[in-house]
Amino acid sequence: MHPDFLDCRVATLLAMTIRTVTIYESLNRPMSEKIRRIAHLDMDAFYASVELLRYPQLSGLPVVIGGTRRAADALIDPLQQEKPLHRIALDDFPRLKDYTGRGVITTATYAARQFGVGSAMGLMKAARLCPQALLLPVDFPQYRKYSKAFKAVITDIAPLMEDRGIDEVYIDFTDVPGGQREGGRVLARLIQKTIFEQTGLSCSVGVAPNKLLAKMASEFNKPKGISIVLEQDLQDRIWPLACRKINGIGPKAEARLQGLGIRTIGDLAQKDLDWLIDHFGQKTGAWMFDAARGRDDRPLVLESEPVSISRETTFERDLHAQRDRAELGAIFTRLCQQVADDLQRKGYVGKTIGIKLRYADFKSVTRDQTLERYTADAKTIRHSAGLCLKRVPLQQALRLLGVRVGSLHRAGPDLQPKAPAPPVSDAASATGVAASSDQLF
DNA sequence: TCTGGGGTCCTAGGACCC
DNA sequence: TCTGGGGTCCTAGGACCC
Repeated sequence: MHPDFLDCRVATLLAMTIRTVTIYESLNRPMSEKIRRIAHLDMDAFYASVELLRYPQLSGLPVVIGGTRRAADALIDPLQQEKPLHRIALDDFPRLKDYTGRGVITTATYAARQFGVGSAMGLMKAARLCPQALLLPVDFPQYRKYSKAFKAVITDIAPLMEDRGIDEVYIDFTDVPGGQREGGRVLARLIQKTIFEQTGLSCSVGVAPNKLLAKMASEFNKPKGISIVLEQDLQDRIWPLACRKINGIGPKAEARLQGLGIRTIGDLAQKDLDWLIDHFGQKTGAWMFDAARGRDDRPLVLESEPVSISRETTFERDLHAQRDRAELGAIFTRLCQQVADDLQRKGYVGKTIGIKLRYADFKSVTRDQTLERYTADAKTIRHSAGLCLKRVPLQQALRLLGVRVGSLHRAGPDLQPKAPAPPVSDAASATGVAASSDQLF
């Protein structure tokens, strides 16, 4: 008998034994010994993958998805002329070099990334780096459809899911059958496989004792990866990572940390609590201290209500408050109408009306105003937003205008005017009428 | 040829009330 | 009259995330 063959048999036997022991242990582990297992699932190149299902002929090519609706509409034309989508010839797809406008890249395929283009880069800049790249407009309704589909697959298997946006979720594996086996790998594999069967899309999963670590773990093996992180993996697998890998540490915090000589999570873990609080404040300092040690006891948020609803738009060219008054006014009214429509469609009313504008130099300001009554009415929003606009300097040219409604409340048949203890303002008492009628009813 | 759009949460100061 | 909390709401800006 060939020795390699023997090795192979021994190895198989050993693997089977280990597996049997693992299964035996998980079957016989009492409920109280269950370990908290939280998964983070992240779709692989979500938008691009959805587009490739539609246009398989683009597979392997440099493709960029992005641009503003307006500018992209002009380019989508060639895509509508023909027969089945998968038969559209490559020459009929719009090219990045033909784009003019202020859009940014939302997603780029790996082939496109080779040229140095990537998310958030301006399309005009990207066009210089990779003019031949194909450009597809962003199609949110389509992505939302796929988003719903993959989330439905998950909740069918594991009901405790936290929605983290269009392509990400957290899942509580702790009490789901298979959720404890191999640290969660068995369940992760089942979910991955079922999502692929049902949608044709792939995803990566990280399973860990909490959300913080699960989020980092899901990035370890992209694409189509599964990573299992246990408490004891902290020093080997988490500490070598850059602090920026912690969800919540962005570019600013990273720069400050680097200024203090802290690059990795391990560096961060060397600092004591008082030092971190001195430098970053009570709350952030204490949070960083825990995060560096892999501690995170946040529960999954299974349902939530929106806090605000807004619409904003960047103009194709900068506009002046006086010179482009008519155009700005029309855009402003349209934004208010859109926000009102969104509120009504989703069944909310709001009390705080706000505007946002961004000047040509990219500096932004906001103004808001809280009304005495909840509203979802376009005219009311337009009036209040108009008052906000008057409180803002308008000498400089504008590049963006936005309208926001906050302090939301679910719209019901009779809770509409549920203003909390309408304050009797000086103006109201001076006129007398408003105050007395409020008291009468 | 710079730099989208839709969100959440935190901070910090001031008003106002107890 | 002076002094001092705490709590809540409102507003503006900013960091961060998807």
